[in-house]
Amino acid sequence: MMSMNSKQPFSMHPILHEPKYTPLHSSSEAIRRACLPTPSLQGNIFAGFDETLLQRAEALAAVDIVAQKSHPFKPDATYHTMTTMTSMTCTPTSSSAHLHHPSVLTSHHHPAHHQPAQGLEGDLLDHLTPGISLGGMPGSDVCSTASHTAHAHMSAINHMQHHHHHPQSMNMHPHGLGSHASLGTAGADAEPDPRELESFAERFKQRRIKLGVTQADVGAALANLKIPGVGCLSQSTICRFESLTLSHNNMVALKPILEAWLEEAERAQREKMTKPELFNGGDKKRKRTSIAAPEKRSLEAYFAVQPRPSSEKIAAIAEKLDLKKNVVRVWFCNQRQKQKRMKFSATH
DNA sequence: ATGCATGAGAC
DNA sequence: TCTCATGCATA
Repeated sequence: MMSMNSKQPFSMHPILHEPKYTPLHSSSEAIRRACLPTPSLQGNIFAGFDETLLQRAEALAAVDIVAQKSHPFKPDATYHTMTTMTSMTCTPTSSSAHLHHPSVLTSHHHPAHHQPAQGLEGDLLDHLTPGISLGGMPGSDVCSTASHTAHAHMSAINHMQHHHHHPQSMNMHPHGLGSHASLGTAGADAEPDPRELESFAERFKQRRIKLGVTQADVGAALANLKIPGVGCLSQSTICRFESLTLSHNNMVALKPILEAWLEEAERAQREKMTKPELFNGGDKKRKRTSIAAPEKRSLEAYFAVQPRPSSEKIAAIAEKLDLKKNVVRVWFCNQRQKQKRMKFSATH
């Protein structure tokens, strides 16, 4: 059992909630896939296959480029520096610590706009929204990427049973982590109400700020809660939670945890908390690959035509764009995730 | 606040 | 190999 893998400061033991929502995934995936491949249509497109497709997409991308004014900046360097030496902290890499729970994906349908090349322009333009809003709030805290470096990622979130079904709904088993109320209405969590989540996220942020704590601090502090199966989370995740840019399942799973932290934090503050936390400087070096705008546009063009290219197509695309195949593959994965992301506001 | 990446688990 | 939850690095 406890091999020497787990060297976490916190005693987080493997979660108990074993994923067993099986049928869900399979069915949802099956459905999704079933809807996707329009044999006739795609077969047609891919008849000419890669070349036709790629050329088409590229051509569109090119047009797009012309139509677009250049960006003020955009360092396009595709560096890659992987230092696979994540030393201590919270056993990030490979370990029994991870427990992402599968969470049933809430496949909120997504017609998958796999249109033939005709509808491309529209889709493309649609995808072209840079939408970057940097405006940070100087002064307060906001994104302070300082402090803490110790993160253990794992999550074991207990899920909820949000049963808001869609045409192809799938549900999941609430089956919590051991000591968890089961059955339909758990008092603490499990609320299919998206509005509740929304308001909670908002209040959470407000109260967090009021406490003078950064998102990063919250993430790191979660480990102190010593909730079984719950370690720390990153600033990214906290941020995404607050901005509702996580999947519904993820939001629901995280809510009780963050709620617990919030109460604890406010309680601590009330009693004049004075616990100096120790942070250890960390040494990490992962470099992020940066895909240049032109390449990105091409990828978007390809994506519009086929969101799920085969390995071969990915390879072809990678070669044409002079990117590593894996980079392209991951890009598509992330694109799909984004497209699917649950923006409650959008649907509710 | 987000883009690209990793990894576990389902398929 | 894909999805999903997360994270690091960065704009």
